[in-house]
Amino acid sequence: MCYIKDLYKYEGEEVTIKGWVYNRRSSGKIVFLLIRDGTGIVQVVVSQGKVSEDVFGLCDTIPYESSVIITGRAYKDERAPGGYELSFENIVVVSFAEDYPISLKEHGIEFLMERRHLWLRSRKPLAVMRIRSTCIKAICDFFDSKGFVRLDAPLLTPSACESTTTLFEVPYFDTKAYLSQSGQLYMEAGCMALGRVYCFGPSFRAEKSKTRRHLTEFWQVEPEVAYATLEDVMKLAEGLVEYIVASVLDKNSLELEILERDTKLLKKIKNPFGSITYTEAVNLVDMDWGGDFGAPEETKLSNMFEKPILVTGYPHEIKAFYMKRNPQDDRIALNFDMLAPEGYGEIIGGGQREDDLAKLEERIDEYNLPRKHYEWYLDLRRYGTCPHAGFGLGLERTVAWICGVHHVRETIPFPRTIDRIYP
RNA sequence: UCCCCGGUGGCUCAAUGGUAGAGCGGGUGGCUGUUAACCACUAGGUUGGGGGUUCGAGUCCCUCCCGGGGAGCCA
Repeated sequence: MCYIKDLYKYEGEEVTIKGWVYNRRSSGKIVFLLIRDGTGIVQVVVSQGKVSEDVFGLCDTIPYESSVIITGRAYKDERAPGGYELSFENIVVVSFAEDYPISLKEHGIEFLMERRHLWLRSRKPLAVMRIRSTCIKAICDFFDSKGFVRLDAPLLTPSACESTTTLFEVPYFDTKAYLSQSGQLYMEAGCMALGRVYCFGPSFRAEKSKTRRHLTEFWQVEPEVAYATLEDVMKLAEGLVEYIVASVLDKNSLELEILERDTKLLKKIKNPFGSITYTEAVNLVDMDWGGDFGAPEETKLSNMFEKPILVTGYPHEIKAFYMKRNPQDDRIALNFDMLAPEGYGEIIGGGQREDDLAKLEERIDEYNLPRKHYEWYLDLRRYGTCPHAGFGLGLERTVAWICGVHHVRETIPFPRTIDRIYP
């Protein structure tokens, strides 16, 4: 048993691969079987005369995606896609597939999404999923190397973290619970216990968004650091993104090639990224001070820079209640967003948290939030409060940018959107 | 929720208001090195549902359903 990605180690030897029929071509007395096994695709050459008529006929007609165990001799050949191929010795058909609906030709997105469970087997989704996996590992390695403790937040929560209108409600015995839209408040508790913590998992938002940047279930990583300022976590965010991109460039060159990603642009992603204030950004895109950037403005901003750009100091009205305000200018928050280049837009949002009990109580009232649900959170200001800051990075948006795919739905195995919860 | 676009064989798409077609996929046959192989033949359709205009509707009108793109909101 050998994986296709390791074939080069077995040149001249007889090997057995277990996989599926990806494609097949024949030309009279020779059949080419393309077999995939999850690690790669290899071409198997079956010559008439070397095998029985029955076996030759079987190879010539076996349906796509049938599961097969093939034995053959590995050798190098310039003509083979991938550089190595197998000269056929034996085949065991584990299962004959029915007519496979997904061809190598074009399909519409609806057709593919309806068959996401099968579409995952295709070249492009495979490449994206491998890169997603690399990103996840890079994120964990990065925080681990910095001495962070992974402290996962609950997914069932008693109340809103941010706005109450975007929560999925679920029955919880005799009461109601909500699916978490962010682990941040819990990370604030965590950093007061462990100093530097992060959580990594799914978040849920019942936003009725229909855009290429939105999913109702998405993954985010949320670090939170005690005694950190806005500047500290901005540096942390830059380091994280630089590390993720470098990891993908290092481990996934083949996948980036399959995706036809221009790696020259990714190779430029080095610290420092650079930052501008909200006010400067507003002037750059020619809009009025006070509002949040719409998608067109965000895309415009994101296209102005080769590297991700950090935008700081938004008006506090358009940010969450827990954001600390700038002591020099009460109108603006001590926050930042990181916008990815090439039009991909916001991948990170974060900032310094309000650490003063009285001010936080005031904000909770201002935002009309139910005080009793936040008593535990206010405790963090009663018992040893200190400056602290953190951020959240959206995994799917980051993967979409790195892969150069247009829509975030292609960067998660089974996307959940406003009008799709199947398969 | 709002705006725009679309729904035709299994798939991707054609078709001035006038005989519903092509490529791919399926089937059959051919071809000893194919690269989304190619060539020939062949099967396959209540044009999303309902209503209307018309001698005649895939095409025009109304309505509903479904999908796509975008907005708002956000990671």
